[in-house]
Amino acid sequence: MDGSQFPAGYDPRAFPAVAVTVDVVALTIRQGALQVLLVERGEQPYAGRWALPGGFIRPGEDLPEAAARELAEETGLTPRAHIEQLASYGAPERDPRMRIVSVSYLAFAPDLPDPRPGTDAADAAWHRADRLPELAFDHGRILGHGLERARDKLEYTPLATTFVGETFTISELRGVYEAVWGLPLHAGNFHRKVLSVPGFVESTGETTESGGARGGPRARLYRAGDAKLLHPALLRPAREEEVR
Amino acid sequence: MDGSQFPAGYDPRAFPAVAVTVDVVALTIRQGALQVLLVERGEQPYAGRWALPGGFIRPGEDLPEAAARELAEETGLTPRAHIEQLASYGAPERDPRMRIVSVSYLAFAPDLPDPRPGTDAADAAWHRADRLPELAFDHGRILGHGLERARDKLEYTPLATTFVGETFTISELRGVYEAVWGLPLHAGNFHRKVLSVPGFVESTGETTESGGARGGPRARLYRAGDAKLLHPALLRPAREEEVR
DNA sequence: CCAATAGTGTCTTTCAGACATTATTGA
DNA sequence: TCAATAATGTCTGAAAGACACTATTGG
Repeated sequence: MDGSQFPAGYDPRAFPAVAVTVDVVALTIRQGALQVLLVERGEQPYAGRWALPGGFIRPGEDLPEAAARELAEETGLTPRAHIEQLASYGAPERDPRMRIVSVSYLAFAPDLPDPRPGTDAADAAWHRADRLPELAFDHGRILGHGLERARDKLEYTPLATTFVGETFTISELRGVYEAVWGLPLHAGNFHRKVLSVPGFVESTGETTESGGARGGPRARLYRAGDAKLLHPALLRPAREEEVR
Repeated sequence: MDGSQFPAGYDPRAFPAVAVTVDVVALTIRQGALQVLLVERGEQPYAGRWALPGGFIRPGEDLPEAAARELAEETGLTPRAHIEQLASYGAPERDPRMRIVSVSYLAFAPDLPDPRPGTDAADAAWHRADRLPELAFDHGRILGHGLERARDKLEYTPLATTFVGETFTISELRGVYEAVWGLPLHAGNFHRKVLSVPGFVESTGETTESGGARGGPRARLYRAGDAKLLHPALLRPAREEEVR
């Protein structure tokens, strides 16, 4: 009820301060692999360990705004980056210094430039999602949730198109699915499937300048369509282990 | 990065206090309809308006713990209530008194008793989800997200079984889907479909004591199976409006 | 020419949805 | 006897997945 009435002894203004941070799981595709933006901590605790980019919310700043700002501070730009809320974490001991509640965000963007470390970090770099170092705080868990969410959203939203350029080939789009899911997909079936989903992609009428690096015909170019949901969805093969 | 280093002027301990609350969207099914637990505010702002149950997190208390406590304080019990995090809301002006970030939770439970208002609320009651009053703060939006999430989760998880008793008939289960989705479903197809999903329900071998109120054979009784995900999912009819 | 890739066609299986049918109960 | 409901059967169409095939390019 948002502090309608403060039960005796629970006026928040009398509490030890709670701080709120946003932490961003920023994903991109580089060299055909899914990569995550991490910053190296310069101070204690966890000095020298990698962590998610993030920081405290500022007065007057909404949560998504704070997430976009933190991302911009680390990467230099927030071009057509899609950003959405992930989850919040507030275990009392998750930060040894004080009570901190973190609201995490998920960001996707096409092939981003190398990050320039913000003023507060020792270093910043992209890391392959399949070869991650151990992270500070509970950031490993947060990152895990972010990857899971991204994999799910590829199934029923056109999210994959935010990982590619303005125009793209069906093969490039397939490369996104393969990188995020970590699975090889059947080229022919994928192709037919994508074109059959209304509003997923629309043809530009153009083709690539030349064929593939190792031969093959020129591919047609597409741009993202106007669909907000994929119908029918592109389901990845059922993972029996996750069902029970 | 969780306050690794505090950029000049941004030490959170120097900030005007931020308070963190949890707000709970508690759902149950009563009289065949989906209902939401609301409390009537006793104080300003929004005195007399209905709001979601919730309150400030306490020192040493994790977020889900706080949500369970708030729910228990309003309903008297948290029996087999399923509880999961929904989203967080932190717009600077969402509470006129101070900066409050709210972490919302979604709770489902079978036919719960009438709530007894907590010490801090004027009243507490179940409200039909299809006839809601205007709510305090941004709680209308939070509640909307909660309902949306519940409708989605019925599709691919066995969540519906948390709305019924230990054992139940297929018709009762269908009643849950119809109440949450607000749609009539085809009895025969639903029946066959539910039994075809591995691990969704398992037979008890028993039947109801008597037939339906208006006649009909005795129905077989089932209990929840061990599936965590429904495969294949029970998709509700595609809503074209939501696709674009 | 050969290997690689783009794009299409075909077949099988699975599943959703419409509908019919049988059996069992209460009123 | 009649109406309502449980449970099952049948049919059609959509879609996924396996696989084959053609066409076009680079080397």
